[in-house]
Amino acid sequence: MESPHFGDRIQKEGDAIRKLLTRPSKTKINDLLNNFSVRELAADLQKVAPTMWGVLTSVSLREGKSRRNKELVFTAICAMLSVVRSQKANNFQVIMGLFLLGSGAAKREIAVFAQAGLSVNYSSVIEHVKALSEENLRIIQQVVKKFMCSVAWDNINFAFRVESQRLTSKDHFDSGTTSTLIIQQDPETNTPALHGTLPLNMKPSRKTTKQIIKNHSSLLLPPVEDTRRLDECLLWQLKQVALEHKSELAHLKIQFPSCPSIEQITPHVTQQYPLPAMHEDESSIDGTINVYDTIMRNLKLTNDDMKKHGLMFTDGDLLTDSLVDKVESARRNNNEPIEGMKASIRRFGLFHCKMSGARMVVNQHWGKPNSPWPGSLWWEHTNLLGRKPMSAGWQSKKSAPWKQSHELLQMSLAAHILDGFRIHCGHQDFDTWASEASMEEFNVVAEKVYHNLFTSTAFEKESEAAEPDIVFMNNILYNRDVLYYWLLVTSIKAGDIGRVILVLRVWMVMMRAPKTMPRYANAIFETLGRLQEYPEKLKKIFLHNWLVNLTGKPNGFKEVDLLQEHTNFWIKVIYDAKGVNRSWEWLSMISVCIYSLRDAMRKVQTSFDIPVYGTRHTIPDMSNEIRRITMKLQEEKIQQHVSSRPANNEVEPVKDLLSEGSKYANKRSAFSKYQEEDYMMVNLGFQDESLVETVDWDDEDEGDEEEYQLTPEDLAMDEEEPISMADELVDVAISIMDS
DNA sequence: GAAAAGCAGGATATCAGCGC
DNA sequence: GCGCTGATATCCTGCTTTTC
Repeated sequence: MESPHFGDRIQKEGDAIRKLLTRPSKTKINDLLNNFSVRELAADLQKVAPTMWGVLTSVSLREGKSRRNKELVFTAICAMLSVVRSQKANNFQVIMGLFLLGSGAAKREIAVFAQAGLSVNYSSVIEHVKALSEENLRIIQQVVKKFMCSVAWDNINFAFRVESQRLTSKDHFDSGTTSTLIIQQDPETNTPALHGTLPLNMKPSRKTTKQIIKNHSSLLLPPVEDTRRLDECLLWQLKQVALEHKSELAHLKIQFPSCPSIEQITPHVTQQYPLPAMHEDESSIDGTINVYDTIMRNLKLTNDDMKKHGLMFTDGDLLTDSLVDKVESARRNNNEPIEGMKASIRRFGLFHCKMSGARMVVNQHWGKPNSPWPGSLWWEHTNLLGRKPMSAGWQSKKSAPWKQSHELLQMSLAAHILDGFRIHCGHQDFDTWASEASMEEFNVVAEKVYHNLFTSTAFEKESEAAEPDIVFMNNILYNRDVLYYWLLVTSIKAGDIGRVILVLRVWMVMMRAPKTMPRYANAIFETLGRLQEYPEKLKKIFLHNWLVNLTGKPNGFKEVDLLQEHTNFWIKVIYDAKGVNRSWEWLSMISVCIYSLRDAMRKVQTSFDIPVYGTRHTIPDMSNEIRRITMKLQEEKIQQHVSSRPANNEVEPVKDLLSEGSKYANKRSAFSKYQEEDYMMVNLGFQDESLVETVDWDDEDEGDEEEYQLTPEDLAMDEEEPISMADELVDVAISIMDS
């Protein structure tokens, strides 16, 4: 150790460390972020500075084992030393600075870390973020010049909470819009679609205010083939749930085939780029026009560029969709691709649609709260499971929360299916049967369960019985409806857009039942109607990009609007932390970087062995809940015909959404919004009043006008997003604002 | 020796809290 | 309702350090 060359050697090593942590001038922040790895850095440091490392090891040596990961500390020490030697040898500190900013650290915290040598100075962090923002914007502008993209946008609200209200300072909302650019995949080649894939003339021109949908009957009457395939999928879904939740059937799992595929999206990693947020409220026609213009400006797209690019999908929730429709309608005589919206193809978000579907099922089958009689979702939710009260039912003013609804449906469906198997397995002891059943036996029983408990036919059969059992009938309807929902959920995850469409076709009718959700019914109808008009190629790309997949894994598909909601969530985390001085300029700068910042945060956290996913998103075991429901179902004989059941005098029969909805669909005026108006042409004299259709299917203005506000809980249902971490960040952000 | 990167400190803005 | 204070943040400027 005490050799005369020691000082020399250690100085050389110091220089080597400096080189290791220095980057060439004008290095892209993105590259720096992507190439950063503490593990690699530790290995490199040991290689170039063995003496230094040896010193550190000796200094910290003690008897017994330390729990601390020494490598991490040594790496940090070396990085701190290097920045003392040369302030530009700060690769490590820059990453840490971005991490701190992304975590919502205040200026003074960053300043402390900067002085300690763990981070760069606050002003440098800001400069780097700005550089990053510009880099990302450049990238986006290049991407949109080459690939065929879609834009998604959604409203974002910031609540400004004022602690002491004054005339000039009250709680208020600031509405803005965030948007994302998404590269579209060409299903033919399974590569990103290039410019000109869908020329502008593929979009049928619009000549009237209303979006005209031709051939209503083919939409409303699904082909027999489709009905048969939907049946197959539903039956598969029923079997799958049974296998998943009955451990005695586990031996059959290996032989169990995957769901019949209707139209599968080939797994691929979807590239997405957040665009600058804008202080522009989309929720008016003017607002939507401004939003669209701003997006185009940010993308630096001109009309000529758009002609080269071809058609561009616009994704968003129902509100966005209907607003874009109105703009399209108003500007139908303008032939420019951008101003006349000639390039945009609307696509409504399936996530919001899925949530509505869950709400529809829960509301319809919620039953009468506080009713002593068994056999409703309220009974299962509140009475059996003692879950936190939630408001549901069509009468309820508040929308049922999606996460809770979804969970309830999941548990309840499993219980109903298992109880069905118990009834129809033809064996005294269900467990024994299950552990011995062969695949053939399982299939036979599954068919019985399906046909006796899960179909409209079963419902009709019971209703025609001499003495119909209302509780049983309600139960069959519920079973049928919840199975549709669950099939949609699994199909979205699996990325089989064909199956999604099959369910949507059913929902389109169901959501048309009086007092439900006509707007979604209209949206589905209109979208499917447009789809059947589109050229084959456009239709295919439309469908195959309706879902995105961030990981490229087979079961990793999700809805585009969910993506946008996640972006909004992250923007809020990072933005809220900035406290009083937040501005929309700042926000539009930071919003382009949010995924870069998030990646930096993940990287730093994983590097330092801090689990990113918090309590690793495991779905808590629900078998106890399922067991409790099955027991009660069995006890109360809910899923069997019971003649003169006492409850039947009290329980209201649930309306059949499907047949109620069909009544509407069978009307001549069905979806008249999308029919050509031919009745104003000739006056054939006065119509006999009795012939005039009297039922007023009051369209737009009823139903759920107010939009359901997503909660962090809803977003946390997504397994890929470490929202639990974000939750902590929000807390930090709030504490900063409060302090 | 020029250009780039880093940093400190002043200028400026915003807002809550407080007293009048 | 106004003006002051204190706290916090960003922006701007000019200086220093570093690198090629």
